[in-house]
Amino acid sequence: MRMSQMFGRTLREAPGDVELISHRLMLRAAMIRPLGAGIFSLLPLGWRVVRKVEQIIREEMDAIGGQELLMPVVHPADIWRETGRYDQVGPEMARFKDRGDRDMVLAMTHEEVVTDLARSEIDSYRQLPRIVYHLQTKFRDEPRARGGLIRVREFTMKDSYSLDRDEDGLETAYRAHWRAYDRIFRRCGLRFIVVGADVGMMGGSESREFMAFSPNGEDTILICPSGDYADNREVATFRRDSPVDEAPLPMEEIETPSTPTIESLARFLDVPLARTAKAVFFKGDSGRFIFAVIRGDLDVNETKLRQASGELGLTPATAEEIRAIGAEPGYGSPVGVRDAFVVADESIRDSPNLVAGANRSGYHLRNVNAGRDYEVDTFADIASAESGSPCPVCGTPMETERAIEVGNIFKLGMRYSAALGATYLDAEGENHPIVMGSYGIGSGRTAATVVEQCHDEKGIRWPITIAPYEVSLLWLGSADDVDTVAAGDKLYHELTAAGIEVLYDDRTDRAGVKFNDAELIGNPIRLSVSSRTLANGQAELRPRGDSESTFVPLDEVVPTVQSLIADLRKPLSGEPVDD
RNA sequence: CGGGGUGUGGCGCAGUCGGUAGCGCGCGGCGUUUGGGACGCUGAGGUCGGAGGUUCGAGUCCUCUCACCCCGACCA
Repeated sequence: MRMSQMFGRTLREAPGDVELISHRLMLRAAMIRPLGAGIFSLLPLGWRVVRKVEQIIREEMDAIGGQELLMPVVHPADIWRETGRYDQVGPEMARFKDRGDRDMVLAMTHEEVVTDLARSEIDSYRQLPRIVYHLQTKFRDEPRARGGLIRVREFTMKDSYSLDRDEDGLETAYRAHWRAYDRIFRRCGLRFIVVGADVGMMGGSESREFMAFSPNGEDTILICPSGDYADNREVATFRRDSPVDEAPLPMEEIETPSTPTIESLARFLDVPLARTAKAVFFKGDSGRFIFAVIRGDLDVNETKLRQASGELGLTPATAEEIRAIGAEPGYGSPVGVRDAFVVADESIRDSPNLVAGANRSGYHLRNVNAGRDYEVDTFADIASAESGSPCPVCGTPMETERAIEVGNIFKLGMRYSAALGATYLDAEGENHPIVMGSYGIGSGRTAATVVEQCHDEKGIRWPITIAPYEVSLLWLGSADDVDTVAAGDKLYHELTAAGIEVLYDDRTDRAGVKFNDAELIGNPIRLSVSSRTLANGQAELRPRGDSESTFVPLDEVVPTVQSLIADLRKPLSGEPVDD
């Protein structure tokens, strides 16, 4: 590609309010342009990157027996009504009516459609297992789009679906996807970890997330330094303290003026946080009041609380709602409250004689014991693991890392096949729902995440596997210097003829402009020719990010570049590499 | 949806007390320059996000509204 002909130009400055590095760099490098909030066009350079990511995905999906197909973006609402999600899913699903006044939706995922296909195409166990996938547009009207391609409303996702006879088959497909995803993200040059995660709206029995490390990540993961545990914070557990062995003492009310927080209370009474009980109040989507109780040194994890309470969503309760059940903000405890669903963390069961609120401003209760002084509707693990929490496997203090979720794998089971009647006949002639799995990768997000991990102060440093071009070729000097321009053109043709992808900066700009753009765009190899290099019959070769150049005789440029490309590709083959 | 912020030429910004819009980059032309974002001359380009209001007069003040960005509850 000749840069003089390229559509889209680089920007010296990004819009001032752009925060994320991948957003800035992709904007500046002429890869993406915004159309609306969370809606982007991909310019030719960015589209090449995304297509390469998608090609890697295709190769790895095909390698595990995936068959590519294409399902529609616009769905009749009826198919979503059949699984109940038409009403379950909130405003993040775009809905509209067609000219016949029929309800339609924009696809935010494709479980319904693939299951509909399965029920019409599959009748017999002989037709199982199958894996199908597609790369298709999804629209999710996110409450808040942010960060360029990291979190958008319209995006392309590779989603695949496994169809199996039974749980064993699902396990095999799930493992195959796990391995394929490992290879995909390694080939893209990402540093990532696989963690356990919440199953969320998909509903299923098991889920893993592929998390790429990034300080700008929206997720927090807990990692045991000894390597035997890693989970998303939303589900992470930790080794609990042993139960306190102490006989229950009589409960007594004490005056504790101006102690609305656990810290102020512990300081006032000079007791450890772990000897207090903390109350956290939520209103569930079902309308119930959810009263969470946890030891004062721990924090409530909302995802876990949602699971434990069976609510689809939780919002913090207002002061009026808290008083309505007989509690007092800042001095709350479950003692004497009404019309609330009380969820207590395991730490409460294991800790007798805690200090808890008296539901009266300025007062607390000493020696409060769950079960004796108040009823608990359910005990559960609702505690949030934090940096330093002991690993649930080995007890080593865990570390936290921020990460971006680039892929996930789900065991769906029979939820969709049962709802839509996608069944098969087994060898005995009996009907069974197909056992399904669902697996997703955001291709644009993956590309942007690579930028988050691979950049320097000059610009992007693409791994060669997904760089827009393998080589940036520039001639330096004056356009009047016909020898230099001719040498550039000749190299461009030779490299291209050898099957090498070249972005040729044939513009009449000065050297500084060309160097800066080459570094911004971030192709892994830079080749330049000028009257100086030509005087020795050479071209200058410089891998992106290196501070040293090598000079290569003109007739050796093609083989030299070919071998360098091969070297750069080696660690990105998809096989595990030692760090 | 709650909180915060910003809307002025393609991009980045300035615009004081309300007085009829400016700077840098970029873009066109001419000339000089040519290995780390050149320089001179010259030119094009703006209903100041939109609507309403106050005023002799509004980019500036008021009301409403829209868009975008950032922080929180959701997800590839």
